Amino acid sequence: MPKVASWNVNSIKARLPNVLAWLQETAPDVLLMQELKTVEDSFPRLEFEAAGYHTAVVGQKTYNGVAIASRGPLDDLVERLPGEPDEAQARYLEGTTLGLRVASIYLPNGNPVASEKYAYKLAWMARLGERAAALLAGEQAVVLGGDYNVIPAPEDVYDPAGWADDALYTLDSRRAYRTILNLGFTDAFRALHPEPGAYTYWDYKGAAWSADHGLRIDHLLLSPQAADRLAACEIDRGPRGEPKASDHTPIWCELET
DNA sequence: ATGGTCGGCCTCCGA
Repeated sequence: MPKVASWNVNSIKARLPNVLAWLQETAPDVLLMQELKTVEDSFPRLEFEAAGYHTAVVGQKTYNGVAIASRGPLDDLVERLPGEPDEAQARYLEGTTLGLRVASIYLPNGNPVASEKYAYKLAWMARLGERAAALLAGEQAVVLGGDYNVIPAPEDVYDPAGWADDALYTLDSRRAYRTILNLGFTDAFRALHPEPGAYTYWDYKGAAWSADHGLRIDHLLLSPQAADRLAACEIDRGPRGEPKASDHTPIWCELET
């Protein structure tokens, strides 16, 4: 029963003790990581190997960066999101492991809305949709996990009205996210948990964490072949309350064998 | 309360 997790770690160097502790206690088979904020050569591969994980990394200095850690070998890697030959940003890594096709996704934030960053976000989402459609055609179990920087619906944010004009919650961002779902992907968490107010991110600023002013922006999207096997999906709030926490907390799902 | 917090880093930018 493979357990697949995703976590925006907000610097793998700053977060390594937290990540290793969480791997030890939760023992996921696969961990998709985002916002490494480092180049490949500085990724702590040896520490992950010592913990029993193979790793694949797409790094970038200071910004972005994604990785996959798995109990099994990682094959047929796709580094960076296809469809743009000049793609410089390290936001996408896809591979096959333990009989699953998985991708670690760090979708652009897109703020402010009146900037080219927002246009880039929407274009990137359209490109992700094309990749997602190609993966569906393979009719395999696929998990597209990561920091989507999209609040899917009002029940996924503590103050919907206050976020109306934010790039994480604009109608166009939500529509682009829904377009990917409509291809045939399942939001693993929402499929099992109808209740509002389940969040994966709380701002460092002010009392966001203590007041539970959070957002649900980290998602595990499953192809039909994976969704048919979905046994559990949980957000683990524990790591957000630890010292030196990332502003995101892990989400994981379990797929029946 | 017109702010607040992190991380990386060419002391501000991105989140």
